[in-house]
Amino acid sequence: MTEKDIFVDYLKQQGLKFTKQREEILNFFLKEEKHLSPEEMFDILRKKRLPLKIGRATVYRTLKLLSECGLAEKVDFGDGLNRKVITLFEHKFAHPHHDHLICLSCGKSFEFSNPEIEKLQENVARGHQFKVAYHRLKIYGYCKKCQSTKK
Amino acid sequence: MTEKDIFVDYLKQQGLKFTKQREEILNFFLKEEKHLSPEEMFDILRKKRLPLKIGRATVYRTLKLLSECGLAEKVDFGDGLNRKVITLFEHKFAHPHHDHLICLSCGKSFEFSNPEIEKLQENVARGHQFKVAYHRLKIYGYCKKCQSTKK
DNA sequence: ATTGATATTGAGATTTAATCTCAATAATAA
DNA sequence: TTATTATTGAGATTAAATCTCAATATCAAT
Ligand SMILES: [Mn+2]
Ligand SMILES: [Mn+2]
Ligand SMILES: [Zn+2]
Ligand SMILES: [Zn+2]
Repeated sequence: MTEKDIFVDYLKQQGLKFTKQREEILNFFLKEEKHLSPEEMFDILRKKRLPLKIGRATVYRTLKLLSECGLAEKVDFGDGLNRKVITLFEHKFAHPHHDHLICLSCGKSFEFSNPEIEKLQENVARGHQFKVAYHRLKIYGYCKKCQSTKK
Repeated sequence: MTEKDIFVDYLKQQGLKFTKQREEILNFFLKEEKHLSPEEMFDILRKKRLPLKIGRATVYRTLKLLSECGLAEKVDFGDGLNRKVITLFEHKFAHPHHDHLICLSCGKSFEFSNPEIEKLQENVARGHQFKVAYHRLKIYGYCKKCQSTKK
Protein backbone atom coordinates (compact mmCIF):
# COMPACT_ATOMS: atom_id res chain seq x y z
CA MET A 1 0.00 0.00 0.00
CA THR A 2 1.99 2.98 -1.25
CA GLU A 3 1.20 6.60 -0.63
CA LYS A 4 -0.08 6.84 -4.15
CA ASP A 5 -2.44 3.93 -3.58
CA ILE A 6 -3.76 5.61 -0.50
CA PHE A 7 -4.41 8.81 -2.39
CA VAL A 8 -5.99 7.12 -5.39
CA ASP A 9 -8.20 4.98 -3.19
CA TYR A 10 -9.30 7.97 -1.19
CA LEU A 11 -10.22 9.87 -4.32
CA LYS A 12 -12.17 6.98 -5.73
CA GLN A 13 -13.97 6.43 -2.49
CA GLN A 14 -14.97 10.09 -2.50
CA GLY A 15 -16.04 10.09 -6.12
CA LEU A 16 -13.16 12.36 -7.05
CA LYS A 17 -10.75 12.15 -9.94
CA PHE A 18 -7.05 11.39 -10.09
CA THR A 19 -5.75 14.19 -12.27
CA LYS A 20 -2.32 14.99 -13.68
CA GLN A 21 -2.10 17.99 -11.36
CA ARG A 22 -2.90 15.96 -8.28
CA GLU A 23 -0.36 13.35 -9.22
CA GLU A 24 2.31 15.98 -9.81
CA ILE A 25 1.65 17.64 -6.46
CA LEU A 26 1.60 14.32 -4.64
CA ASN A 27 4.96 13.34 -6.11
CA PHE A 28 6.49 16.68 -5.31
CA PHE A 29 5.22 16.54 -1.75
CA LEU A 30 6.54 13.02 -1.23
CA LYS A 31 9.92 13.77 -2.72
CA GLU A 32 10.54 16.79 -0.54
CA GLU A 33 11.81 15.84 2.90
CA LYS A 34 11.74 19.24 4.53
CA HIS A 35 8.57 21.06 5.43
CA LEU A 36 7.29 23.35 2.72
CA SER A 37 4.60 25.99 2.67
CA PRO A 38 1.87 25.91 0.03
CA GLU A 39 3.21 29.13 -1.45
CA GLU A 40 6.72 27.69 -1.73
CA MET A 41 5.34 24.58 -3.35
CA PHE A 42 3.37 26.68 -5.79
CA ASP A 43 6.40 28.75 -6.71
CA ILE A 44 8.60 25.73 -7.24
CA LEU A 45 6.01 23.87 -9.24
CA ARG A 46 5.61 26.95 -11.38
CA LYS A 47 9.32 27.38 -11.98
CA LYS A 48 9.52 23.81 -13.17
CA ARG A 49 7.79 24.92 -16.36
CA LEU A 50 6.31 21.53 -16.83
CA PRO A 51 4.16 20.87 -19.84
CA LEU A 52 1.52 20.86 -17.12
CA LYS A 53 0.47 24.16 -15.61
CA ILE A 54 -0.54 24.11 -11.97
CA GLY A 55 -2.49 26.91 -10.30
CA ARG A 56 -2.25 28.15 -6.75
CA ALA A 57 -5.76 27.03 -5.93
CA THR A 58 -4.99 23.51 -7.09
CA VAL A 59 -1.98 23.33 -4.80
CA TYR A 60 -4.07 24.36 -1.81
CA ARG A 61 -6.93 22.07 -2.77
CA THR A 62 -4.64 19.10 -3.24
CA LEU A 63 -2.83 19.64 0.05
CA LYS A 64 -6.20 19.59 1.74
CA LEU A 65 -6.99 16.27 0.07
CA LEU A 66 -3.63 14.88 1.11
CA SER A 67 -4.42 15.86 4.66
CA GLU A 68 -7.85 14.29 4.52
CA CYS A 69 -6.46 10.94 3.45
CA GLY A 70 -3.75 10.95 6.09
CA LEU A 71 -0.69 11.57 3.95
CA ALA A 72 -0.06 15.14 5.05
CA GLU A 73 -0.55 17.22 8.13
CA LYS A 74 -0.89 20.96 8.33
CA VAL A 75 1.08 22.69 11.06
CA ASP A 76 1.34 26.37 11.85
CA PHE A 77 4.88 27.34 12.78
CA GLY A 78 4.13 31.01 13.39
CA ASP A 79 5.01 32.26 16.84
CA GLY A 80 1.44 33.17 17.68
CA LEU A 81 2.45 36.69 18.66
CA ASN A 82 3.14 38.41 15.40
CA ARG A 83 0.85 38.52 12.43
CA LYS A 84 2.81 36.10 10.40
CA VAL A 85 1.24 32.72 9.88
CA ILE A 86 3.66 30.07 8.73
CA THR A 87 1.74 27.11 7.43
CA LEU A 88 3.73 24.04 6.55
CA PHE A 89 2.72 20.54 5.58
CA GLU A 90 4.47 17.58 7.11
CA HIS A 91 4.56 14.01 5.99
CA LYS A 92 2.16 11.98 8.04
CA PHE A 93 2.25 8.55 6.40
CA ALA A 94 4.64 6.34 8.37
CA HIS A 95 5.71 9.37 10.36
CA PRO A 96 4.66 8.97 13.98
CA HIS A 97 3.06 11.84 15.85
CA HIS A 98 5.36 14.47 17.28
CA ASP A 99 5.33 18.02 18.54
CA HIS A 100 7.79 20.88 17.99
CA LEU A 101 10.36 23.13 19.52
CA ILE A 102 10.43 26.29 17.42
CA CYS A 103 13.35 28.72 17.39
CA LEU A 104 12.27 32.34 17.55
CA SER A 105 15.56 33.44 16.10
CA CYS A 106 16.27 31.25 13.09
CA GLY A 107 12.81 29.77 12.62
CA LYS A 108 14.04 26.20 12.60
CA SER A 109 11.90 23.57 14.26
CA PHE A 110 12.90 20.48 16.15
CA GLU A 111 10.70 17.48 16.60
CA PHE A 112 10.07 15.59 19.78
CA SER A 113 7.63 13.08 21.10
CA ASN A 114 7.01 12.36 24.72
CA PRO A 115 4.58 9.61 25.67
CA GLU A 116 4.38 10.83 29.24
CA ILE A 117 3.15 14.23 28.15
CA GLU A 118 0.67 12.60 25.81
CA LYS A 119 -0.67 10.47 28.61
CA LEU A 120 -1.03 13.42 30.94
CA GLN A 121 -2.92 15.25 28.24
CA GLU A 122 -5.37 12.37 28.11
CA ASN A 123 -5.83 12.65 31.83
CA VAL A 124 -6.48 16.35 31.62
CA ALA A 125 -9.07 15.82 28.91
CA ARG A 126 -10.75 13.03 30.81
CA GLY A 127 -10.98 15.27 33.83
CA HIS A 128 -12.96 17.74 31.73
CA GLN A 129 -15.00 15.01 30.05
CA PHE A 130 -13.55 16.32 26.84
CA LYS A 131 -13.23 14.10 23.78
CA VAL A 132 -9.86 14.72 22.17
CA ALA A 133 -9.49 14.96 18.41
CA TYR A 134 -5.89 16.13 18.22
CA HIS A 135 -3.48 18.48 19.89
CA ARG A 136 -0.60 20.84 19.23
CA LEU A 137 2.19 21.48 21.67
CA LYS A 138 4.63 24.14 20.59
CA ILE A 139 7.59 25.19 22.65
CA TYR A 140 9.05 28.49 21.50
CA GLY A 141 12.52 29.67 22.39
CA TYR A 142 16.08 29.60 21.13
CA CYS A 143 17.91 26.67 19.65
CA LYS A 144 21.41 25.68 20.62
CA LYS A 145 23.02 27.38 17.66
CA CYS A 146 21.15 30.65 18.15
CA GLN A 147 22.16 30.74 21.80
CA SER A 148 25.85 30.50 21.04
CA THR A 149 25.67 32.97 18.17
CA LYS A 150 24.82 35.38 20.90
CA LYS A 151 22.53 37.80 19.18
CA MET B 1 0.24 48.21 42.29
CA THR B 2 -2.89 48.25 40.15
CA GLU B 3 -3.08 47.29 36.53
CA LYS B 4 -3.31 50.94 35.64
CA ASP B 5 -0.13 51.66 37.55
CA ILE B 6 1.64 48.93 35.68
CA PHE B 7 0.51 50.32 32.36
CA VAL B 8 1.33 53.92 33.21
CA ASP B 9 4.74 52.97 34.55
CA TYR B 10 5.49 50.92 31.48
CA LEU B 11 4.58 53.77 29.19
CA LYS B 12 6.68 56.24 31.12
CA GLN B 13 9.62 53.91 31.19
CA GLN B 14 9.34 53.58 27.41
CA GLY B 15 8.97 57.29 26.82
CA LEU B 16 5.39 56.82 25.66
CA LYS B 17 2.29 58.77 26.58
CA PHE B 18 -0.76 57.85 28.57
CA THR B 19 -3.58 58.96 26.29
CA LYS B 20 -7.35 59.00 26.66
CA GLN B 21 -7.63 56.24 24.11
CA ARG B 22 -5.16 54.01 25.88
CA GLU B 23 -6.93 54.54 29.18
CA GLU B 24 -10.30 53.77 27.65
CA ILE B 25 -9.04 50.57 26.05
CA LEU B 26 -7.30 49.50 29.26
CA ASN B 27 -10.47 49.98 31.27
CA PHE B 28 -12.57 48.13 28.76
CA PHE B 29 -10.12 45.25 28.63
CA LEU B 30 -9.98 44.97 32.42
CA LYS B 31 -13.75 45.17 32.84
CA GLU B 32 -14.42 42.38 30.37
CA GLU B 33 -14.01 38.95 31.93
CA LYS B 34 -14.41 36.83 28.82
CA HIS B 35 -11.86 36.67 26.07
CA LEU B 36 -12.43 39.17 23.31
CA SER B 37 -10.92 39.60 19.89
CA PRO B 38 -9.46 42.94 18.82
CA GLU B 39 -12.19 43.30 16.22
CA GLU B 40 -14.91 42.72 18.81
CA MET B 41 -13.30 45.23 21.10
CA PHE B 42 -13.10 47.73 18.29
CA ASP B 43 -16.77 47.26 17.40
CA ILE B 44 -17.93 47.61 20.97
CA LEU B 45 -15.78 50.64 21.67
CA ARG B 46 -17.16 52.20 18.51
CA LYS B 47 -20.79 51.48 19.40
CA LYS B 48 -20.31 53.17 22.73
CA ARG B 49 -20.36 56.49 20.90
CA LEU B 50 -18.09 58.01 23.47
CA PRO B 51 -17.07 61.62 23.09
CA LEU B 52 -13.78 59.94 22.35
CA LYS B 53 -13.34 58.27 18.99
CA ILE B 54 -11.11 55.20 18.90
CA GLY B 55 -9.68 53.76 15.70
CA ARG B 56 -8.99 50.17 14.84
CA ALA B 57 -5.26 50.71 14.67
CA THR B 58 -5.25 52.18 18.15
CA VAL B 59 -7.02 49.13 19.54
CA TYR B 60 -4.42 46.83 18.02
CA ARG B 61 -1.56 49.06 19.08
CA THR B 62 -2.80 49.30 22.64
CA LEU B 63 -3.35 45.57 22.98
CA LYS B 64 0.22 45.09 21.92
CA LEU B 65 1.35 47.49 24.64
CA LEU B 66 -0.79 45.71 27.20
CA SER B 67 0.89 42.48 26.21
CA GLU B 68 4.34 43.99 26.45
CA CYS B 69 3.78 45.16 30.00
CA GLY B 70 2.36 41.83 31.11
CA LEU B 71 -1.30 42.73 31.50
CA ALA B 72 -2.57 40.86 28.46
CA GLU B 73 -1.67 37.78 26.53
CA LYS B 74 -2.47 37.02 22.93
CA VAL B 75 -3.78 33.55 22.21
CA ASP B 76 -4.87 32.04 18.91
CA PHE B 77 -7.94 29.89 19.34
CA GLY B 78 -8.23 28.90 15.69
CA ASP B 79 -8.15 25.16 15.04
CA GLY B 80 -4.98 25.34 13.00
CA LEU B 81 -6.61 23.49 10.12
CA ASN B 82 -8.95 25.99 8.58
CA ARG B 83 -8.02 29.46 7.49
CA LYS B 84 -9.77 31.18 10.30
CA VAL B 85 -7.51 32.76 12.86
CA ILE B 86 -9.22 33.52 16.14
CA THR B 87 -7.05 35.89 18.11
CA LEU B 88 -8.15 36.64 21.63
CA PHE B 89 -6.50 38.49 24.45
CA GLU B 90 -6.56 37.05 27.93
CA HIS B 91 -5.93 38.72 31.24
CA LYS B 92 -2.46 37.95 32.38
CA PHE B 93 -2.04 40.05 35.52
CA ALA B 94 -2.72 37.84 38.56
CA HIS B 95 -3.87 35.10 36.21
CA PRO B 96 -1.50 32.16 36.43
CA HIS B 97 -0.32 30.41 33.29
CA HIS B 98 -2.64 27.87 31.77
CA ASP B 99 -3.30 26.06 28.51
CA HIS B 100 -6.54 25.28 26.71
CA LEU B 101 -8.95 22.62 25.63
CA ILE B 102 -10.76 23.98 22.57
CA CYS B 103 -14.11 22.64 21.36
CA LEU B 104 -14.24 22.19 17.59
CA SER B 105 -18.01 22.28 17.68
CA CYS B 106 -19.02 25.26 19.80
CA GLY B 107 -15.69 27.06 19.91
CA LYS B 108 -15.65 27.33 23.69
CA SER B 109 -12.36 26.95 25.45
CA PHE B 110 -11.56 25.42 28.81
CA GLU B 111 -8.52 26.25 30.83
CA PHE B 112 -6.22 23.83 32.55
CA SER B 113 -2.81 23.82 34.10
CA ASN B 114 -0.73 20.78 34.75
CA PRO B 115 2.61 21.18 36.49
CA GLU B 116 3.69 17.70 35.50
CA ILE B 117 3.29 18.49 31.83
CA GLU B 118 5.15 21.74 32.32
CA LYS B 119 7.99 19.94 34.00
CA LEU B 120 8.23 17.34 31.25
CA GLN B 121 8.35 20.13 28.70
CA GLU B 122 11.36 21.54 30.50
CA ASN B 123 13.02 18.17 30.30
CA VAL B 124 12.35 17.90 26.60
CA ALA B 125 13.80 21.34 26.00
CA ARG B 126 16.85 20.61 28.10
CA GLY B 127 17.41 17.45 26.10
CA HIS B 128 17.62 19.58 22.97
CA GLN B 129 19.68 22.30 24.68
CA PHE B 130 16.83 24.59 23.79
CA LYS B 131 16.16 27.74 25.80
CA VAL B 132 12.43 28.05 26.33
CA ALA B 133 10.68 31.41 26.02
CA TYR B 134 7.07 30.23 26.24
CA HIS B 135 4.81 27.49 25.01
CA ARG B 136 1.30 26.78 23.81
CA LEU B 137 -0.48 23.51 24.36
CA LYS B 138 -3.87 23.27 22.69
CA ILE B 139 -6.03 20.22 22.90
CA TYR B 140 -8.78 20.22 20.27
CA GLY B 141 -11.88 18.09 20.46
CA TYR B 142 -15.43 18.14 21.74
CA CYS B 143 -16.65 19.47 25.04
CA LYS B 144 -19.05 17.62 27.28
CA LYS B 145 -22.06 19.56 26.10
CA CYS B 146 -21.30 19.10 22.41
CA GLN B 147 -20.88 15.35 22.89
CA SER B 148 -24.33 14.95 24.37
CA THR B 149 -25.97 17.18 21.79
CA LYS B 150 -25.11 14.36 19.48
CA LYS B 151 -25.02 16.20 16.20
C1' DA C 1 -0.41 78.83 31.28
C1' DT C 2 2.70 78.65 27.20
C1' DT C 3 5.83 76.50 24.52
C1' DG C 4 7.95 73.10 21.81
C1' DA C 5 9.62 68.57 20.98
C1' DT C 6 7.79 64.34 20.25
C1' DA C 7 4.45 60.71 20.50
C1' DT C 8 -0.24 59.53 19.03
C1' DT C 9 -4.18 59.34 16.43
C1' DG C 10 -7.74 57.61 12.89
C1' DA C 11 -9.10 57.13 8.04
C1' DG C 12 -8.16 54.66 4.67
C1' DA C 13 -4.68 52.11 1.97
C1' DT C 14 -2.03 47.99 2.06
C1' DT C 15 -0.49 43.34 3.03
C1' DT C 16 -0.87 38.45 2.78
C1' DA C 17 -2.33 33.76 3.06
C1' DA C 18 -6.06 31.51 1.76
C1' DT C 19 -10.36 30.88 -0.50
C1' DC C 20 -13.86 31.69 -3.95
C1' DT C 21 -15.93 32.23 -8.76
C1' DC C 22 -16.86 30.46 -13.01
C1' DA C 23 -16.30 29.33 -17.80
C1' DA C 24 -13.38 26.15 -20.14
C1' DT C 25 -11.47 21.53 -19.82
C1' DA C 26 -10.38 16.86 -18.33
C1' DA C 27 -11.50 12.41 -16.26
C1' DT C 28 -14.34 8.52 -15.86
C1' DA C 29 -17.94 5.09 -16.70
C1' DA C 30 -21.39 3.53 -19.74
C1' DT D 1 -17.73 7.84 -28.28
C1' DT D 2 -20.54 10.13 -25.45
C1' DA D 3 -22.52 12.01 -21.41
C1' DT D 4 -21.93 13.24 -16.86
C1' DT D 5 -19.59 15.26 -13.46
C1' DA D 6 -15.44 16.81 -11.32
C1' DT D 7 -11.46 19.84 -12.03
C1' DT D 8 -8.85 23.50 -13.43
C1' DG D 9 -6.46 28.23 -13.34
C1' DA D 10 -6.84 33.25 -13.69
C1' DG D 11 -8.09 36.54 -11.26
C1' DA D 12 -11.31 38.43 -7.80
C1' DT D 13 -12.27 38.31 -3.03
C1' DT D 14 -11.79 37.84 1.97
C1' DA D 15 -10.33 39.19 6.42
C1' DA D 16 -7.18 40.02 10.14
C1' DA D 17 -3.61 42.82 10.89
C1' DT D 18 -0.51 46.42 9.81
C1' DC D 19 1.07 50.60 7.59
C1' DT D 20 0.98 55.62 6.07
C1' DC D 21 0.82 60.21 7.13
C1' DA D 22 -1.04 64.70 8.10
C1' DA D 23 -3.48 66.54 11.97
C1' DT D 24 -3.56 66.48 16.95
C1' DA D 25 -2.57 65.47 21.80
C1' DT D 26 0.69 64.83 25.50
C1' DC D 27 3.87 66.45 28.76
C1' DA D 28 8.14 68.27 30.60
C1' DA D 29 10.35 72.51 30.76
C1' DT D 30 9.75 77.00 31.09
MN1 LIG E 1 7.65 18.07 12.18
MN1 LIG F 1 -7.65 31.20 28.95
ZN1 LIG G 1 17.66 28.98 16.06
ZN1 LIG H 1 -18.48 22.46 22.61
